[in-house]
Amino acid sequence: MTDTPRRRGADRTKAIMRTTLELGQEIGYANLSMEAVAARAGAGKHTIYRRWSSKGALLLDSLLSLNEAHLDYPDTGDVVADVRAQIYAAVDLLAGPSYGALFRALVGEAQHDRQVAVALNERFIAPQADKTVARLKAARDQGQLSPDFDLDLSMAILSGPLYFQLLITQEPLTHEYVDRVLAALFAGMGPGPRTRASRATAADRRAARSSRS
Amino acid sequence: MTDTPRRRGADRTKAIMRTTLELGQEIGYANLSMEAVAARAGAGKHTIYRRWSSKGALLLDSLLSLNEAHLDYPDTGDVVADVRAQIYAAVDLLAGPSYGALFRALVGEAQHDRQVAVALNERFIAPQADKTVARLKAARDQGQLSPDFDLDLSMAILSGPLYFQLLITQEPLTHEYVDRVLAALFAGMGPGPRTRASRATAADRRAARSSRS
DNA sequence: CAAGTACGGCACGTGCCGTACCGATAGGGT
DNA sequence: ACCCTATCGGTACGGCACGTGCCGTACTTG
Repeated sequence: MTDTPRRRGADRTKAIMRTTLELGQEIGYANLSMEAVAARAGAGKHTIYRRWSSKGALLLDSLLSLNEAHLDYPDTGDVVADVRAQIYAAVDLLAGPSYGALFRALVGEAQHDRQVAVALNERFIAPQADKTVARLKAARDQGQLSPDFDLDLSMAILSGPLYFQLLITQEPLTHEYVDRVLAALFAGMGPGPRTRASRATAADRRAARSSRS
Repeated sequence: MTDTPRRRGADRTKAIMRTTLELGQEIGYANLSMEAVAARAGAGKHTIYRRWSSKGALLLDSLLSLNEAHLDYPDTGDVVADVRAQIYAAVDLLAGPSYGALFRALVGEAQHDRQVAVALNERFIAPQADKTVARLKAARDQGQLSPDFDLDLSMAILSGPLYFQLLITQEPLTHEYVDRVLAALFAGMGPGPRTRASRATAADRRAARSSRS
């Protein structure tokens, strides 16, 4: 049967992905070679190429294997708190000191390799976007969000500034930065006056700014 | 004199950069080799390496040589119109069909090569951010922007969603998409009611959505 | 005209790619 | 308990592009 068609295979798969993350952290993705992964993992190159068609595909699988928790949204009834909590978790996992550089390298690889780009979207970005839309839709129905807000843009607007910080300026992606972005987005750029809720949000932001200086 | 210290040199520099863009468009940056650029340009490899230390540095200079217009902001008095016009120009230049793929490759290279990342920020991102902050600051002083808006975040919040679309989902970056993002950002995510101006913005967005279906 | 220099072309050694072949071995089917 | 087959680690291979060094040439400068 095909129940356990390759018990050896599953072991080797995990070992190779683990080695990829280890070695990638040590020497960086740019210096990472398939031969080095094979040597460190005690595997033949053919064993790797049988599973992954490219270095990018290997990195994608290796990084997504960390995502077992699936970064789900909580639902405490407070949409701002829930969004913030989910983004904290995502930022800590993929922009933290351990895997941040490798995740950046993965996005970089997606600019050269269309297969990686498609797989990254289908297996990570799209599911995250779906969860974001679902949580925000519930909030909008409860009056916690502007009824005019375009939910289709929510992933781009919420995550875009964070990816900008991660990929372009490449400065640290702290919780404090996430807080400032969320405050600005919920308040909006347009001139006031806003409702009580948004003025409170702006006040929070000012407090956060003064506390960091 | 050093007026024209190396007329040969300047000619070769421009020819090599032009060849880089041409060949990069034809076969893609990933398949682009220094040897191919040298052969097409009729140059020796040494001539290229004397000017640029890596393929990424060569691409950076080649792409930024297109940016002679410097993508300055207009100032018509209407901040939304001015921001929109500037973003249109930037999107048309760097996310259009001719150079979009190469610009994506440049950002991808910045994930592997720290020198490219630093140079990209210093020579392109930071100047753009400065111009954005200056234009928005004037608008805020004129009451066209929320007095609480955090100007330091303006580049990330305005450009982040666009870079997300360009680098992550890799879907077309149309003017219509820019319009929707701007409308959402100026209106804000938080619950209403907003002032007359922001309600009009939201109405514009709804009209744009219905017209594209 | 002489000195200096950037140039194109070529060759070289290195590193990694992706494939092919090898003998060894572990599991499943009977 | 046995063989059979697929996968395994290891090694060798051709190919490609890298980055450097050298050579003879042509142009600029003074």
